[in-house]
Amino acid sequence: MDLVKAKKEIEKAIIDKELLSVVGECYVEYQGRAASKLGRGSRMILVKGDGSFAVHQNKYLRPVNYMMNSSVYCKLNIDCLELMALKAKPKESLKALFYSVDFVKSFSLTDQQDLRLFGSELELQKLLAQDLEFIEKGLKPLKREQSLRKGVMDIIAEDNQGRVVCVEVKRRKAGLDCVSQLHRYKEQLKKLKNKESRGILLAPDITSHALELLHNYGLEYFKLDFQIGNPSAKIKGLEKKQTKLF
Amino acid sequence: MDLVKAKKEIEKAIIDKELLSVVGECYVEYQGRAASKLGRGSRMILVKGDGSFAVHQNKYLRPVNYMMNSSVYCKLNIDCLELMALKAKPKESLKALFYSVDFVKSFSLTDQQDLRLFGSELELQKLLAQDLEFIEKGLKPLKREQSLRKGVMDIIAEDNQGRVVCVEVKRRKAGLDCVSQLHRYKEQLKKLKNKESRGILLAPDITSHALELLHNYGLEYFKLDFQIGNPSAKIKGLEKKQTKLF
DNA sequence: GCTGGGAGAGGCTTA
DNA sequence: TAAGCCTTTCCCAGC
Repeated sequence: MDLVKAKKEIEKAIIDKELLSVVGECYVEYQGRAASKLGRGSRMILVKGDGSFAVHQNKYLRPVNYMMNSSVYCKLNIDCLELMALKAKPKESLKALFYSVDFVKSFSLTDQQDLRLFGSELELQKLLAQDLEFIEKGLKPLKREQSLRKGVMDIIAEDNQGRVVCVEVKRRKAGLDCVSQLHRYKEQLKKLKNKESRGILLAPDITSHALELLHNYGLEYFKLDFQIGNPSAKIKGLEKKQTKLF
Repeated sequence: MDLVKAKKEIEKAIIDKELLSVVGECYVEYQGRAASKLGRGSRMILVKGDGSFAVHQNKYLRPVNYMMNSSVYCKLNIDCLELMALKAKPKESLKALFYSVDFVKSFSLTDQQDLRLFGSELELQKLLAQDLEFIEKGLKPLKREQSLRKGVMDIIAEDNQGRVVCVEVKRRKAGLDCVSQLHRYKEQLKKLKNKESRGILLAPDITSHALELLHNYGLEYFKLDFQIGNPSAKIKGLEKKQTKLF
């Protein structure tokens, strides 16, 4: 395909912010937070209306090279067509040099729809906050998703001895990071309210190291058995697996 | 475009393991680790030779729906063409129902090349490990990427007073999570070696809250200003921004 | 080869 | 804009 003609089609697509697909033999170079080179080969480049730029090989879900929120330019060199994505902060550039173009086409994709995802963590939180007695008798929710100086807590509650309790909900197996997160929350809460606090982690599972760390921090873990339903998650049961250290 | 003809082209592409691009009005449904629905709209679906299946809207880098390593099937229904990706373990299904197909094309992308990446975190580590004196006089590397019971530390070193030091390198702005991570490492090291330990965070930047937490934990932060060179990364300078508490 | 586990990057959301 | 954090993740190490 003629490179001059390809350039025209590409530029029109960029101006109209259409989905652009370019297939051909190209060499790709990236400079920015890292640097990379991709030798010549046949690939598809997808450019989207919001400036997403992706180089796709015929394998893997993810593009081999990419840039988001970029400004895209097209330039004709002596022996190749240069398709380039630039970003200012941080300074990054992704250049594709096409030595031959097999295919260019742009699509006007009218699509108002957003994905509706079910069984998310937010849904779980809402369900749980409705009835914390599930976890422990006398546990009363104070505020859901209370915003503190650092981070956002899932649920804040009060137990029947008047202690303040932060509850962190995870929909997947909890790792070390989750325990550290809960620990930070608990410490904040302790300072803020100036009294003893507890931290409860609710998750379908936990890694062994995470459980050990949780012990050391004096936190509590409850196994939360839920089912991903449609349109809303359903909490199946709660199992007290490990209580506070001593 | 005729749905029957589209089906033929799609099936040929799947058998030949070519890169397949289908554009049209479709409804998408996912069931698996989570569940989602995407109402009717105009999108591009990319199917790759390795079974990667991606639904792209004209925005964002990542597909709105996807599945990797799937088996792809195509079926003609009464009013639509069904393009489906299935996986057995874990059991997942992604269905796209095309009510109209604007475009179908498959590409035979011959591409032997792999990406050559420079300036990765590993290279940074190697450079740093070669010369830790950069950070502080008398700092000697012991082991790089020492595998501990929990997590992997970037660099372990010894300072001129014989204290063991763990150095954590980050390529982007460090947040609360990085500080918690380093704190865990430091505590492990302390237990393991049974002596005083230090923790040093090297990153191009740090959030204010993270810096505060770092203080509380008695950790140290150094601003690392690195330049991505080619073919190897070069450390431009190191700025002692904040030292240990006191 | 499978799986457990840690680390990380894109994109969302709130302040 | 900045910061935190969630995820249909990804990769490595160990079995």
